[in-house]
Amino acid sequence: MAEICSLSRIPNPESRIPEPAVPELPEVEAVRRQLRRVMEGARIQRVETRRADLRSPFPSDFAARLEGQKVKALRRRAKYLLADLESGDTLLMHLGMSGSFRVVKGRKDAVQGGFYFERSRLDAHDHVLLTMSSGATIVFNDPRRFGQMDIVSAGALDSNRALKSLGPEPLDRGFNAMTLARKLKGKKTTLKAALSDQRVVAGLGNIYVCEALHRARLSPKRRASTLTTAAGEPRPGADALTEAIQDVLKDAIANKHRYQGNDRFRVYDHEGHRCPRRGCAGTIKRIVQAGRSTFFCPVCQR
DNA sequence: CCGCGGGCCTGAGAGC
DNA sequence: TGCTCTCAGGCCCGCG
Repeated sequence: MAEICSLSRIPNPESRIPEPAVPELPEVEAVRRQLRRVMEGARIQRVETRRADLRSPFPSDFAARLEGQKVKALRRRAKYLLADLESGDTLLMHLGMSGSFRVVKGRKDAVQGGFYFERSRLDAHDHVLLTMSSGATIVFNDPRRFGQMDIVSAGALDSNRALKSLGPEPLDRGFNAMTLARKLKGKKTTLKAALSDQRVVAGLGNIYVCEALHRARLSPKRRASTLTTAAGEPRPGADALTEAIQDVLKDAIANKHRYQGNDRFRVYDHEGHRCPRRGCAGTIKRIVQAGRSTFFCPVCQR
């Protein structure tokens, strides 16, 4: 029957492996790499929204502007996926907290010559269906509905509310200690809050902020501006943080295809565990900053 | 302009 | 077993 493969969930044959955490940059990038195979170069044949909104309402002409369009490229910016269409429009997608895609390969209908799709396999949280010219249907599922889908007109990408204030892409060439230092300059908040701010660095969330700070041996409670001079030049620690951010993200992307179990993170959700740093005898502590959990080692993170 | 806190949302897990 | 409660965090908005 119809074949299903999940694009953001790690294959889960035993159905007791914990769900992967909230999608941040590496997870979104992994989704992009899978999804581009079915989207790039293909035409969107039919669009169905099964409710009127996710976090915000779908545009009233959502289906009309997508149907018949060929997808030129599927890009990522921060935690957003951007499907560039031939019309010049861009389909903007965000996974929110619980969003995921899966691809259901349609079965050839011998009688009518088209493809059919088994609707019995849909569940209550399958909100958007994109049937491609190949016959594959891309299903967007999002129980919490913190996700987003929108269409941005040609030329309006730079001025789009969601995109315009995003900070630098940490994995872009050109992202370095100077870039980071300039963004942290004068910030009175903590490093945790600053790195969680998409205007400072794009794509980090609660998990990878904790991981990067641990790797850089920097305390999440430290004032962000202490990594820069008054002029915005990097100070000691800025280099380590830059490298830690990039390493944490690259490692996560590289390991996405593999089952990682509970060792995926070194400090996130590891309260009470021994600090994984060699030679450190500390214990991972959990505190709350800006209403969110922070996990860190008070001994080696300063 | 900046930073903080509250709100949205549902499923998982704890506790009774 | 089943109910109720709390927690999780993406982004946004309003307040001071």
